[in-house]
Amino acid sequence: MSEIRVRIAPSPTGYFHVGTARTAIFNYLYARAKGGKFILRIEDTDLERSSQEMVDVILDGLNWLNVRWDEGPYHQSRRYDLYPPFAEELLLSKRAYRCFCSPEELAAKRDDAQKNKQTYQYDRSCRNLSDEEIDANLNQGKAFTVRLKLPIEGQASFHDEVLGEMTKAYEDLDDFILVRSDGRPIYNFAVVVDDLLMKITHVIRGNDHVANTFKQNEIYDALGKQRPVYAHLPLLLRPDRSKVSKRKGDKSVTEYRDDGILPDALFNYLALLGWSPKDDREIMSQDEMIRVFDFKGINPTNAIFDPVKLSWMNSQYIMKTDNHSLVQLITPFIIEADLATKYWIETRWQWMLRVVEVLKERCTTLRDFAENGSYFFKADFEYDPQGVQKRFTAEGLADQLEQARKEMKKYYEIKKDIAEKIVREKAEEFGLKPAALIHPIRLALTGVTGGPGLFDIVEILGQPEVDRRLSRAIEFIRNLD
RNA sequence: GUCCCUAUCGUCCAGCCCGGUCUAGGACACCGCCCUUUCACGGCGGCGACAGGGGUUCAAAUCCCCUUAGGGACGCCA
Repeated sequence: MSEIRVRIAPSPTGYFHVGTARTAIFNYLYARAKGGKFILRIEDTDLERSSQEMVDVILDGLNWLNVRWDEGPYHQSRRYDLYPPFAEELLLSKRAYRCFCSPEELAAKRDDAQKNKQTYQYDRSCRNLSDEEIDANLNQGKAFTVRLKLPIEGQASFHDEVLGEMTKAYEDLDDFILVRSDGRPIYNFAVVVDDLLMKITHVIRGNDHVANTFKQNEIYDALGKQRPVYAHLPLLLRPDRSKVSKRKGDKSVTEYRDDGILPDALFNYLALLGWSPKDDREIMSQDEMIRVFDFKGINPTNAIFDPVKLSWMNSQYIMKTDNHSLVQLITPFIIEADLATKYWIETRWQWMLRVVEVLKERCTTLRDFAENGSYFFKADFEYDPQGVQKRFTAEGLADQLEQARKEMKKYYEIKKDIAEKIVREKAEEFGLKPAALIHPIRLALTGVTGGPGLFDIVEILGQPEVDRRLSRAIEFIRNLD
């Protein structure tokens, strides 16, 4: 068998759709699994909507996801002169014909059909024009489109690797347009020519394209070319079961990135939406997936995109990520939250490693590090009101904290075991359970009631800072009533 | 409206092709317990589905038909 070649052909809309990302992932996985090539082609014939920035959104997104293409990006807009010869060929072989119907005429017929609740189909009025009629029209300078001549009866069919055998009666298909009156190709025609020229062997795309597939097959046949293998992927749906879309506010790949989702987590999640390795594995590396990826594992049913499960998967990836990488990854978020500067972080790298270590199993996204761990960077936080009620109101607490503070101040550096020893001894001295001291101290140090183990926090914050924060809290408590 | 496709826990996925091993398995979410200084993590357990109806068969989640529901496609858009 010759080399397997697959492609994605996104149109640059300035928004990198998660569905596009998943299609890319499936193509990529298939190419890698079978030793083939993955080609990127930009479908930018809609000129008003295409700019380099919009193309970059897609390129950046793919790169970020670690989905690497082997060829391209090709730009359809730069390939205009490639299509006419194919149209000529079809005209010459009589597999296509010129249609002189005006857009207005056709629109009127369509409206008419709609009014009478009839299904609209082109009436093929130009299909059997005589050579004389055609010449006459041409001499008059009448504009024409090129339509493909389809069988009137019988069945069109193809095999789909996901959906199985697909059939459609020819009476439900009409002589669709291949070339506009201005000479530019229509999508279906351009796709076939491009795929032919790029020697695409397998077309893996969303199942919203199955109707196009019937048409495209007719073009392959008319051209006398071999059709590719098809695999139509299930679609991604929203929780209300409609298709995910920008208009409804669904998040793009770019937004997930900006929210602190890791690329490997999104890749993993998307790959498993509609595909299964057939065992119970969920967290899988790219290599693992490549090893077992096959069309057999693709489920034909549309799937709902569940951001909650994505979050879970992301937290799994965060826990697996080494601390050094994590510090690098969270740096932009720390800066964005105005907690520290890049320089500040870089000069405190060892310290950052410890912060990340105690936070990582409590964070779902990279952004969470900045949100849940802000007290590591800022001391002027407010105390959580509910926490105050619960943890700052015990009788004699301020004095007890003051004693603990003094004890800690004896140390230039407080390691966690020393901190723990002090707190537990003080608690015993006061006839309290350790928790009665631990919780107020945590609130004093962080402003919140949850988080990493208190003694870790003490060690990371360091003695002078702990002292300052305890003093501040003691004063706060004394002013409570 | 017409055509195409799909149909297993709330959600994702396994089982279906090659009927019996399915009192239907895993994951997310949810609930409970354990671990524990809190929050998490982790562990254990619970809740929870074969859309409905007909066939075929000794036997159907698995095969066939109908109904219903959902999705998609119906442009001189891509």
